[in-house]
Amino acid sequence: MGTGRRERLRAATIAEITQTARRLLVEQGAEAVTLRAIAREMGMTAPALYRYFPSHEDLIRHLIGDLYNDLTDSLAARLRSLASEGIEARFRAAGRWFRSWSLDHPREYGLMFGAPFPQAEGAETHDYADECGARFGMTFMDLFHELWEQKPFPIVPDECIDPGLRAQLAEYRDHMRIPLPLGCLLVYLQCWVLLQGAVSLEVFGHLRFALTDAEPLFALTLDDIALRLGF
Amino acid sequence: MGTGRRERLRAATIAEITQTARRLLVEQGAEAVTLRAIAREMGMTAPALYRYFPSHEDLIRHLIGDLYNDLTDSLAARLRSLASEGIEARFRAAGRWFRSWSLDHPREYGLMFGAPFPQAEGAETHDYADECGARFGMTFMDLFHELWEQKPFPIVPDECIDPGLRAQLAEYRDHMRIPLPLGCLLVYLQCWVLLQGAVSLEVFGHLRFALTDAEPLFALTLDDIALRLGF
DNA sequence: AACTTTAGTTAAAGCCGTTTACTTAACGTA
DNA sequence: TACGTTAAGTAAACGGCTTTAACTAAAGTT
Repeated sequence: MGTGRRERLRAATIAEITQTARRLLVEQGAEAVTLRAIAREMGMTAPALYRYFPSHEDLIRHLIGDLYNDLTDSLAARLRSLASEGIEARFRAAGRWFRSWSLDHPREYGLMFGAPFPQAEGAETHDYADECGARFGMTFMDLFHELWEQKPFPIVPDECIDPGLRAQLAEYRDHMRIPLPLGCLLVYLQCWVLLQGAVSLEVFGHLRFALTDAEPLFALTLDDIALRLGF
Repeated sequence: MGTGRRERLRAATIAEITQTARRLLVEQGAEAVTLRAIAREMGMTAPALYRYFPSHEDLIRHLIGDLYNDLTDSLAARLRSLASEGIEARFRAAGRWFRSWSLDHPREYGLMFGAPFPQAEGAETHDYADECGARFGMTFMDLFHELWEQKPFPIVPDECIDPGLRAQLAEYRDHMRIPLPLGCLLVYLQCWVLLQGAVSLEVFGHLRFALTDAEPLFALTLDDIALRLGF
């Protein structure tokens, strides 16, 4: 049907596709992010998207990667805007910012930090989303690094760490080339579990059985983290 | 096709349906739990299931409720088997047991504690799954209650709790008829966030960027909880 | 025996991911 | 400039999904 013949001036781009997917995600939820819906929004047909992604799942994984990048860039920008503040203030701000972003983007958060897509168990496939996720983690790690150099917090010596855990931490440190003591990485992980655990429960509504507004509880969580960091 | 006409000896039951759904969940993952698959497994056709549930989502919610009940009953049984132990030992055992159950049942866990189904935001509908979830929470609360009576742990007085949080805790206490001080409920929530946050991150694979076996880290989380409870 | 209820059926509409085969514009090059 | 190739789409179809509607046979009731 050559009636409204398509202007072949410009092809679609991967960025346009993921942006459209994200808009659908935000406006209508995860199950609305279908190939047909994305294509419809872009004035195309679903099979055309196979020129850009080998499957629906790959597209979603790429979207997750983009979401991580957005998160990383937003955090970096926020931290730059606070460059004049002390490291402790910036650290607390980063925690509060992560919670705010998550509550403001619940559907994005669900896709990134909810149960993984096909419950990928032993899937060793390190894909784009994993890379971007690692980059996001590193942004937090950099903040940690700076904190450690400016105001070292109490850590346990390597010998006091459970051997199994110690080996894993050493592996992680070497793999990521992080020039920090193992006890420092351990505190990093503990803080991250505290922070993301609290945020996940709140965003996913698993605190609503008791609280309608978990902000004051989160403030206490931040205090916990601060305590551990010797603030 | 009335050839193999259905023996109308016995009708299906809701329990059989959710059991079949659970088997599919465990064996093939959440997206395999379709009405057609459930019906197929039971030797029926999909529309027949509408005699028992108004929609696929309601069936899933009912399944989630059953999973909560299973969790609750398992925990109660485990606690009974430890009745001779001291309260502190039972408390730690309960935490370890929750992690073990979750790691042994990752797909069930994902359904119960992952991102909610349609990102139900202001949905005030208190359904079967919510009820069963509350019952599960109460089992942990009972343990907490016992601990408080046998070995009271340090809490902050009501006046020192953030007013907004205090009001919510009071509402929760009155609604659930929990005869404990607000500071006690606060510690309960903090411990629950610590526990479930750590387990969620591990089950969903969000610690794999650093650890392949998070058990030693979880042991430290339990130590944190124990510290807060004055063990 | 006649009627109602129960517990299923089939058929169909409208989604979905994915594959296949086809079209056509644009590009490189002899 | 003509021709082969590639890029980027289309349409049609398959099988699977939820859900609705109309129908039917068995079981229970009066």
